[in-house]
Amino acid sequence: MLPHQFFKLLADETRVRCLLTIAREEKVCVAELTHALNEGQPKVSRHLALLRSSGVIVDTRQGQWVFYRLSNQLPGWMKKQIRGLVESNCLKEEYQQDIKRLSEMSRRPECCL
Amino acid sequence: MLPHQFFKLLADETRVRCLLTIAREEKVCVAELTHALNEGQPKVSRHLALLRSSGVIVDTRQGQWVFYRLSNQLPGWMKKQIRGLVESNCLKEEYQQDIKRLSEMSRRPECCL
DNA sequence: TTTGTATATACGTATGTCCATATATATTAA
DNA sequence: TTAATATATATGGACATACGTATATACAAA
Repeated sequence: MLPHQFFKLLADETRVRCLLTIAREEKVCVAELTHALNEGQPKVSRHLALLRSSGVIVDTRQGQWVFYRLSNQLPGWMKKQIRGLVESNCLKEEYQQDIKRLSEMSRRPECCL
Repeated sequence: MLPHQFFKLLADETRVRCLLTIAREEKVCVAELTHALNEGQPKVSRHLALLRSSGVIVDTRQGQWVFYRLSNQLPGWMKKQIRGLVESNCLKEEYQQDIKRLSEMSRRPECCL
């Protein structure tokens, strides 16, 4: 994947927040994401589908839930960009709420894979 | 600027190539860019205008030429992303031609600022 | 079965993006 | 002044994207 194609994936706020949450949590299901981002399910699902069809994330169904995680086949430069984004403190304010909402979510589904 | 807004700027191949060239060369004028990228002048100019109006690059007119360079007011995370991109070897093949064409350009305007 | 929950997709619409061509502006040279 | 060069912008059309709502699919429990 060329850089601009990767950046196009990150050119949408919902996708950035999805990716940041997935990268931080290692493994999250759609319900957790919609709760963390406080967005509608179809919206989240649609953006996940884009990230998935580009090979950046992969999905694993486990019973009723579908868990997403980063692909472990990502090229180095892409991992680096994602890591940089997660670590950067430009997000200190911006997406703290996502983390907070997720941590406060009750009965989070557990992934036993 | 929020991450997804920055990534939107990088979601176009022409803009990525402009930014990479500018970051590498420190200072380049439009004629050099159109030559390096082998693209039409209005096209390059339009994309530069986008990068400029977002504050990522700044322009300096010097006589007949307008030189562009990275803004020196960029937040750390943004500089880090750009640096990562320039250094990454995902570009080994892809945009070598841009560098080659620029180095082979005859009578490159010089910036004495 | 039926019901409920989780997730994905389809549809129509509104908005945005990119391009090529043409033209406008700015500067220099004659 | 006029002509030439460098750069910027305007226009209109083709195409892409994102959204909300509705619906489809997949699984689990009863």
